[in-house]
Amino acid sequence: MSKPSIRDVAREAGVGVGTVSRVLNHDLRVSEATRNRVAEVIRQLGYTPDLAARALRSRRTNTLGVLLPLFTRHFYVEVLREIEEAIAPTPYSLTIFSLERASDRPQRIEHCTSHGHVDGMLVISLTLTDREVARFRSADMPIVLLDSAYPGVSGVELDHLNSAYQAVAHLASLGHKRVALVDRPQDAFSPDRISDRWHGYLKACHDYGLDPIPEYRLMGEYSRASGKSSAERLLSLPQPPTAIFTGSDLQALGVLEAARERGLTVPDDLSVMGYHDIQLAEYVGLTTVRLPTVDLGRMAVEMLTTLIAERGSDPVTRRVIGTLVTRSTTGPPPSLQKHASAP
Amino acid sequence: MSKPSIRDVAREAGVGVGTVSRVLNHDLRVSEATRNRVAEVIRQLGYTPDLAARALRSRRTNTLGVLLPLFTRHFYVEVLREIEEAIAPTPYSLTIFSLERASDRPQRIEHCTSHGHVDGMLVISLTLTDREVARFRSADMPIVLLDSAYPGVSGVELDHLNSAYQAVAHLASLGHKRVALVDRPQDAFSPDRISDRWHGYLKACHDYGLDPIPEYRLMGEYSRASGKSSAERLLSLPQPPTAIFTGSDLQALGVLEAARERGLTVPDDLSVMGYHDIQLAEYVGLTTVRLPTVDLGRMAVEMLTTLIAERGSDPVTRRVIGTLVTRSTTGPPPSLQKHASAP
DNA sequence: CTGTTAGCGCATTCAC
DNA sequence: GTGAATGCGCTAACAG
Repeated sequence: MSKPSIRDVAREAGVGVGTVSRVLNHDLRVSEATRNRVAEVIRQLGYTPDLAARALRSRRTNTLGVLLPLFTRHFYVEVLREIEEAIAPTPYSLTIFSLERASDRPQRIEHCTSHGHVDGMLVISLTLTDREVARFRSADMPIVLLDSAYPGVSGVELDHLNSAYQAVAHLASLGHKRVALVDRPQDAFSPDRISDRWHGYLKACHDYGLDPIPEYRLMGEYSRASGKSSAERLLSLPQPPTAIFTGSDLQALGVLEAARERGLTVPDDLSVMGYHDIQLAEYVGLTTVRLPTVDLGRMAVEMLTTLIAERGSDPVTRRVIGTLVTRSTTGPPPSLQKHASAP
Repeated sequence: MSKPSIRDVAREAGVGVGTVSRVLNHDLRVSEATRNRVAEVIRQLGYTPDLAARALRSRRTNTLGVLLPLFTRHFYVEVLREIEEAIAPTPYSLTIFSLERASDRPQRIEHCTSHGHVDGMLVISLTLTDREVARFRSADMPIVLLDSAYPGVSGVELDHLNSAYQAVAHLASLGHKRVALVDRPQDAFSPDRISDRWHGYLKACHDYGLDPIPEYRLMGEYSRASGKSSAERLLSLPQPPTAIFTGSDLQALGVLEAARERGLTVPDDLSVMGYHDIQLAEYVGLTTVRLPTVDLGRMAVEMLTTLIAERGSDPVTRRVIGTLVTRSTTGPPPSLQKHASAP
């Protein structure tokens, strides 16, 4: 026999389909007796409501989407994990839309906004265009931004400026005067992170009286290899930096590698700081800035579910900031170490 | 105005809904002229087909599911990444069902097999019960197993026995006689991985003439902390092992930590091997067994999509094996090093 | 080639 | 409290 429908259940239980539907949806206006009878038949037949039909009728899929660039990046995976965890206790499922190539971004957006897929979308680290926001709006799909912002749209922002500021401030307070910044170039997905970190760097330089030397600012992708080659360039400078702050832990690992190969001791000869605090960072003992993925995930899911429940509600914006995690790759610059070791 | 339906498009274009549907589904039996006209109207109205309605009618959701235990584990995340990559070029979306607690396993299985969710399911590292397989069957949902097996069900198996064998064989050929095995205890999700590795260990011991000493077999969860404490126990033995092979890279990292704290040099005083080859392993220079997540993901997605396309097709089972990745944490045991260094 | 029609399985009126 | 009827938006079968 084929998959039983609500009608089969109704017939078998000697009731109308409406009643079965009410039992299914925990409608209280059903007598105890019939409720039990129906439930029993449901169990016996192994009946499961057809989600597609239900979605068509009720206009809700009980699925949340998450749209993210580059599934490949560590940080996104960790955010994803938090989201999954936050969703677990809810009745929602999670559907993933990954944007690997910038070229198919329009199609993917179109696709994921098609009605009947998800009830709402978590958008991670994507700077949305007006057109895209309009698209979500016309699809009547609530969205919550993670690590980005758009006027009038709910989201959890990451304060990259002040997070980066903390990093540079930490290095400056240790006594460093020559601090380099290695980040990635802007890409189509999220152009403003980079400039935020840059401004945080500048602000800290200003506050602590450091000279932001142009040669100390390098760009490369978020990878160990790229971090390594950037570090090699920096360390070959006539006046090499005494500390290197990178926009990602991965790059910082590359910097550590370069230092090791040059026979430099970290942090005595060179201080190194990463960004994100991916799991690797702890293992390596990397001083870094921890981005609160847990808060990001939890808050965003909560915001999205209430947004779905209360359609009209006003957009809310929350803001979270990274925290300094001091481990063993930062210390005072060589010039100050004699003083430091004399109590 | 509300979201346009296929009827609006039909009216606007002066055709019947059937024609619009044909254009949408790339049915060739439509004249060039009408096709263009309809396409134009679709564009103008910003029409998007309602996926829920389509799913209800066509009985296909164009979504694949992946069911996995413990999203938290590195290895699963990496497999997930490969799956996402393999799915990207297909018209399928990906929905994730994570099984964090064994207790809600029945509900989750019931939930994810409800019709209208996904067209098929990738089941990772779960040893399914008869009941569960029956459930998938009665839901008429094709499944492909990754890293597990069930008679008559398609899947990509991981040959843990021979993978572990390679690890121990590697250590034995280096000259080690005292090789310990640290794995995790069996859990409800996938009881047989552990015994497979154990048998691979035993087989290698037998082939290479090692004594499988009971004290050399320890269990703990897949974490650095657990690996560390296991190593401490082993190294405190009157006759400590000269090599430790762990069932996960994470545990191996813990072993390295323990060794470091004891002032042991790796690999001179102690050889360490991991399992899985997660990204961390490469960074640390850990010798390990690489499990082919790429193949696992690609094969499984391919198998599932063909299974969906050709319903009746016979179950296929493929088998992949780990490969030895020799890095810098393994070497000859202390007793042989004098000979080794003399050419 | 194209228009019309009949449900897919369910939630939701509206009567009773 | 409960049953019967209506249609969500779409595809597929049929008629032209």
